[in-house]
Formats: sequence, C-alpha cells, structure tokens
Amino acid sequence: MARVAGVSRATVSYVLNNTSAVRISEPTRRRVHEAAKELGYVPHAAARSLRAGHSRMVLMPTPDVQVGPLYSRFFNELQWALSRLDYTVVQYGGVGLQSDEAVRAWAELRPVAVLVPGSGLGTQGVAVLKRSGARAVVTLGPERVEGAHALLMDHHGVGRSAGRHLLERGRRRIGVVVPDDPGLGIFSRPRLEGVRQALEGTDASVTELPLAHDEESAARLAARWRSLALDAVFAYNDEYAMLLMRALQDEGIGIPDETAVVGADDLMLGRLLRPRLSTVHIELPSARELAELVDRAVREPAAPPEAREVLGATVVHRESS
Amino acid sequence: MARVAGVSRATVSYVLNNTSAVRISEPTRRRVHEAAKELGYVPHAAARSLRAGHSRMVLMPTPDVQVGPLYSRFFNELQWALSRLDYTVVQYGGVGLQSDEAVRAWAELRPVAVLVPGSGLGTQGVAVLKRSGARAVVTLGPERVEGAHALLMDHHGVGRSAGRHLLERGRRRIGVVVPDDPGLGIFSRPRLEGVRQALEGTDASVTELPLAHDEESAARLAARWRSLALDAVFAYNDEYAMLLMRALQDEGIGIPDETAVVGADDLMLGRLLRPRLSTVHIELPSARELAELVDRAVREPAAPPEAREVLGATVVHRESS
DNA sequence: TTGAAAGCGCTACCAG
DNA sequence: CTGGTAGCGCTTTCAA
Repeated sequence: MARVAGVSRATVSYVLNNTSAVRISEPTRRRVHEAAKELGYVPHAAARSLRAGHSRMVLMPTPDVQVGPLYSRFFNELQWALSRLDYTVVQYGGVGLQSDEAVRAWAELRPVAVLVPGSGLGTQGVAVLKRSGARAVVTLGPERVEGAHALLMDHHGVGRSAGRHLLERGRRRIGVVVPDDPGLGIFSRPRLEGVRQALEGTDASVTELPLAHDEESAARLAARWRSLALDAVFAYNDEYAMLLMRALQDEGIGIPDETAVVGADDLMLGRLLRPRLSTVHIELPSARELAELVDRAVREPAAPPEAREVLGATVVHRESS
Repeated sequence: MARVAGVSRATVSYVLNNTSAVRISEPTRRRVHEAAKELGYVPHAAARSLRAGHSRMVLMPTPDVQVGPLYSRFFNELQWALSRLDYTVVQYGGVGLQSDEAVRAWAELRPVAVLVPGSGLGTQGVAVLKRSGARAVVTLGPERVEGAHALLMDHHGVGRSAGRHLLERGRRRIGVVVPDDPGLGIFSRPRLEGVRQALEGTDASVTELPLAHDEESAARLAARWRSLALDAVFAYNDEYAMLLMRALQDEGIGIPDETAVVGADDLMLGRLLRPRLSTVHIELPSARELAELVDRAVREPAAPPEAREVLGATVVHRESS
C-alpha cells in the first residue's frame, strides 16, 4: 500500500484518517487515495484497536430464548441509535456457553460497552468485563447487578395490570398461562406473581395453567376448562392468548361472557381476532435514550451506575374481557 | 500476568493454549492458571488474530428489513451449527450504510467468512472481501454473484406453488397482495411473478393488490373487493393473509366460497384462523448443511463456488382455499 | 511536509 | 522444559 503510493506507512495513515494535526499536500493525498482504491485496501480493525487500546464496539450477546417481534424491533432501533453515535454494534452468538465462559468470550473482544439481556450475568461477570476494558456494562433484565448499569425490566407490572383489569371487570377465578418453554421462565414467573399481587387481599384466586405452544396442548387445556371453573385467563402474551382463545372457542366456551381473555404485547394480531383481544401494552425503553445512556457511561466510566425501571405496562381494553 | 505467575509471556501463552508442541511442567501450569484466575486475565482476541493472520469469525450482516420468525429461527440454528464447528458468529449491524461502505466496514473486521443475506452485494463487494482475507463469501439471496458461493432463495417458486394450487381449485381471477413496505420488494416481486408464471397459457388473470400492514389499508381494500371481482387471493404471507382475511370477513365476504385465500410461511397462526389458512410451506436450507458448506469453503478457498437452490415450496391445503 | 521507529498483546521460532 | 525475541498492521511521537 505505502509502496504503491510511493509514501511511508505513516503518511497513508494520516491521509486515510484525515488527521488534522498534520497537513499533507493535495497531490500526496490523491496518490494515497488512488492507491487505496486500486488495491481495495481496507484498514485492519484489530490492528487499529490494538494500537489505540480501545474500540468503539458495543457488544450485545444474542438472547438464548426465541424473542418476539417487539424485541427485534427494539434491537434494530437501538442499533441504529448507537451507530448514529458512531458505535459499532455487534451481536455475538455465544450459544450454549456456560455463563462463565460466555463472559470470557465477550471480554476477549474488548468491547467498549456490553449490553446484556436476561439475567445470566453475575457480579463476577461484570468485574471480568470491566477489567477487560469495558467502560460500560448495562443489563437489561429483572434485577440490578453490582457495578453495572441496569435497565430494569420488571414483568411483575405486566401481571399486575392484567390482574387489576380482570378484577375491575368483575372476574374472580383467574387462570394464568405459564408457557412450558423453560427459557420463558424469566418472563412468565414474574407475570404470574404480578397477577397474584394484584389479587392480594381480595376474594379472587389464581390458577396456574401450564401450556405448550402447540394446538394439542391448548386443546387438552380447553377440554378440561369447565372443570376448572375459571371466569378469566391471563394468557402470558398475545400469541398464547390466540392459541388458547381458539381452543376455547372450538369447545364452545363464550368469550368474554363465560371466560375473559387478556394477552400481552399488543401485537397486531390481537386486533384481528374476534372478539378483539384485550392486551397489556408493553412500553420498551426508547432506543435513543438507551443509546445515550451507553454513551454517557462510556465517557464517564467512573460515574455511579444508573438503574432505571423501563417497562411500562398499560391495559388496552378491547372485546375479550 | 507473566510477572505475577513468575514466568515469561511465552510460557503463559503455551499454558493457556495447551500448546502440544511444548511440554510445560505441572507446577508451572498451575501457577499460570492461578494467576490467570486471580487477575481475571482474558486473552486479547484482536492481538491474537493479528498475530495469527486469520480469525474464526463468521460475519453475518443484519438484514435491513424486518424479518419474520422463520428467519430468526434459521439464524439461531445456523449460529449453533457454526459454533459446533468452532466458528464464532457475529451479527454486524451496518444499518444505513451504502452497500459500498458497508462492505468495507465488514472487511475491516477480517472475518474468515461472510454470509450476506439479500441482494446488496455486487461482484466488486465480493472482491473486496476476498482481498481482505475472507476465505468464503456466501450470498443468501435471489441471484448468483461472481466469485461467491450462493444459496439461491428464489421466491418465484413460492408464487408458482400458490398460483398452481389456486388454478387447481378452479379459481380464475386471482389477486396477489404486494406489501407496501419497499424492503419486502425482493420477496414480493418474485412471488408475484411466480403466480404470473403459473397462470401463463391459461385463461386466468392476475391483479396486483398493494397493501400496507395495518387495518385501515386492509379495510379499504376489502371495501372495494366485490368491484374487483376476484375469486382468489395469494396474500404474500400468513400475516398479510390474516390481516386481509379478517377485513374480508368483516365485509361479509365468504371464504373460501366467494374468495379463496392462500398465505405463505406456514406459521402457527394460520392453523388458528377460521377457516384454517391454506399456505405455502417454505423449506429453508438446513442450518447444518450451510454450516458445512461454509466450513468446506474456508478449508478449500480455491474450489469453485457452489450455487444451490435451497428454497422448497409446498402448498399446505387447509380450509381457506 | 514527510519518514523512521516504537509499541499495542500475542504466538512461533530458536537458543539456552 | 523455559525464556528471549521478532513481527502481525496500525497510529503516533519525534526528528529530519
């Protein structure tokens, strides 16, 4: 590269980085640019960050559970917001690693910030990441972790909203769908607990309803529905709600007269069901705000970690409840 | 690190990499491991790959359109299959970059292989990636690109299957939904064209139906449905099919008697609609096979690029057609 | 205005 | 069996 342009490696670096501290003559600049184009020269990110001692890489491990469209959209927006701030977002697939080795694998990449969804990260993990040079560690999950910023996504509120709504609608025997998928436990357990909280001190009762995401499982549940004597169900989310609602209707159970159904996530499909599905609308944190939080944390790594509750839960009352 | 363990940097390297060419005494190994644990030492991936001259990173740029659950699952499986082969999968968010600079940004990371979804990559791009050291470039899209392996995902077959099926069911005036979302054009145009191909030489006709993914747009289309005098519609995919089917039913249009509806993707939700949605089941390439293709290509970079048609399309006939 | 050279963290070769 | 050392590609300081 330097040879082809007939200049030194240093000069190449100056030209390609537009280093303002040094002035390079126009003809030289042109020669360098031409040589770069001709050779298809692309700088080596690893060498650069090795020399610089830091990178602008924000690492976001892929969540190990299958996430819904809500989260995908959030992630896309976040990526966009961070690239506006000149960060490079990398999603890293540490599938099947133990949390301990996963953290080490992340640390090997020396990201400037790490955004960890879920609850797998411990105090240890944060320490490893920080020592490896991460200036910001942000968890997106149910609880704070020592030393890390936290975007608290507490799903109790989702369950509480649903529970309160059903109470207000005069329901007293309330079923709560708990997906069989163990990966969804971090969401489903707090949602269930939230319904319990909403019903505390009332004469209403909660019944757990395990359910797999397939028709047979739903049909089995629907078949014994009347024996359960429930007058309402919070179906975990809109997709499970659709599944269960269909099975109930196939059994001739009237919705909402006999049983009220409430979903969560406020997906488009809820509006397309008949009766239209009542749901808990979940407000995720604004991607721009999160990006700015990351940026602040990177610039001011000594600042005390912020912890913010970011999950808004509002009931959207439609026809199924 | 080396200081704390009281050995040289080389010895540390030997121990942590289990280098078989050299034998290190057990006490030394222990000392090194202990020091590593104590310091939370994690090797520097950039330095390592700089030294080695290559990495095991497989780069997969995030597709810029919102992709469905089908694709997300495929990507997860692929990630898993590749990590079984000891590759590290990194999803890179080059949102909003021109394809030219996007390719350069990918090349900066010096991945050993690049999997590019969509159709943004040109011959130029492949050349840049190869010159930067990528031993395999694989496109997942509608057409071959010179120098790259190709997993051809030709959506014409999806439209053809739907078209043939509707013909067989005796339909002659066939509408085809074309989503307004311009990003979906690479899928929707070939699907439309496929329907046209299936109908060639018959007395059946095709009508394009632009549609946005919201209720108002669907309602507007449904309101003028009878004036279109269609007896069938291929609704692009299951989600658009659900949207349109609901609007048609709200208009009192009988499905399938008056109008047959066919979706695509074979999502769970199709089975939950009434009538149950006929759909085109799409078979994606096996993640394991793709991972093996990548691995072969990496080991044998001189081999001529493979190009394989990988999109299976089969009609699943249910009740809506 | 340009060039020479040091050094980021790591591994592979060679000498002890 | 272990340590010294060169050099991967880059940026930056210092000297010319």
